[in-house]
Amino acid sequence: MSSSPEKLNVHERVRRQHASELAQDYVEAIYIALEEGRNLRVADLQEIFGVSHVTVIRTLRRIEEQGLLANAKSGELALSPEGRKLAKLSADRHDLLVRFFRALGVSEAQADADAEGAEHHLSEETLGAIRRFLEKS
Amino acid sequence: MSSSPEKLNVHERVRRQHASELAQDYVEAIYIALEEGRNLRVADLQEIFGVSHVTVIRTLRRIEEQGLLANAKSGELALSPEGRKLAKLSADRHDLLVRFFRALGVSEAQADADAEGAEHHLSEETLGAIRRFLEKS
DNA sequence: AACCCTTTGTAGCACAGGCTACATGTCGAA
DNA sequence: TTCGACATGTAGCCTGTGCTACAAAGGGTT
Ligand SMILES: [Mn+2]
Ligand SMILES: [Mn+2]
Ligand SMILES: [Mn+2]
Ligand SMILES: [Mn+2]
Repeated sequence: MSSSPEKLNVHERVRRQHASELAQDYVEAIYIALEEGRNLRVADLQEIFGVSHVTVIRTLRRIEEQGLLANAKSGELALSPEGRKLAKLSADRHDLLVRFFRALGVSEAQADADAEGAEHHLSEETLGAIRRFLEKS
Repeated sequence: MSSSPEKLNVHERVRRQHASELAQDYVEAIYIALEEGRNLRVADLQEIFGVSHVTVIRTLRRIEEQGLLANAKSGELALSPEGRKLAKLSADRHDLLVRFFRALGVSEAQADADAEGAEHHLSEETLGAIRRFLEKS
């Protein structure tokens, strides 16, 4: 029996969500920059995430090992197909949450800040409920 | 000027939330057990969080160093006043989120699971908006 | 008393993700 | 072409949070 995905404890699920969080936020940041025609460097990510450039470099290496980056011209960052897919999903979720909080009356800046953390913790079921709420509101 | 709390970058704020997350979840678990008359042991926390007993012991030591535990009879766990205060706040936030997700049509189990992660990332502004939503719904 | 089982604690390891200090690379101005 | 500034990379440290393997403590049963 049970081809089920291991039936995780609630807290184990949260830990797993945290383990994939940085990768999602990085590819999302890269994706958005590329969409806007900017092509960003280590220094930009350092600014965005508020960490040292060393931390950025090492994190990039990890997500590269996960197959999320494509090798572009030296000094440039590019996403692999999987990276782009993950980035789109992440960006969509982020936007959905911001719109949701805005609809509840939260200010733009705070909606964005809260979405940044919460976006990694919501199930498809809850995201679906949020979409329905936004449609009929 | 500026007695302000440092004006954190969005991602720095998320990192800070994560740093206090375990402590909140632990005191919440202890609090709830004590409320219900059970007094729980290391083995129970091991079960609740899905980690080894070693990890539980070390985490308990850290949150004790943060002044959240009171020393009770050997082998028993008790909360300091600050620990109890934090636990109440955490439990209330958790309940609020569960009720919120339920109101949106999410199942009990999923609402609880999603709340476990998201509860650490919402500002007072957003929590206020959620309370207002629940009142007038 | 001796033994076993459960619980708790210790020793020591791994990895993620922070950091500073220093080294190297690149590139435009002088 | 040399120099200086800024960007990138490396070495090596720390803490939090996970683990396994082993040690000690406590109670029952015989
Ligand atoms: Mn995020
Ligand atoms: Mn989180
Ligand atoms: Mn939680
Ligand atoms: Mn909780």
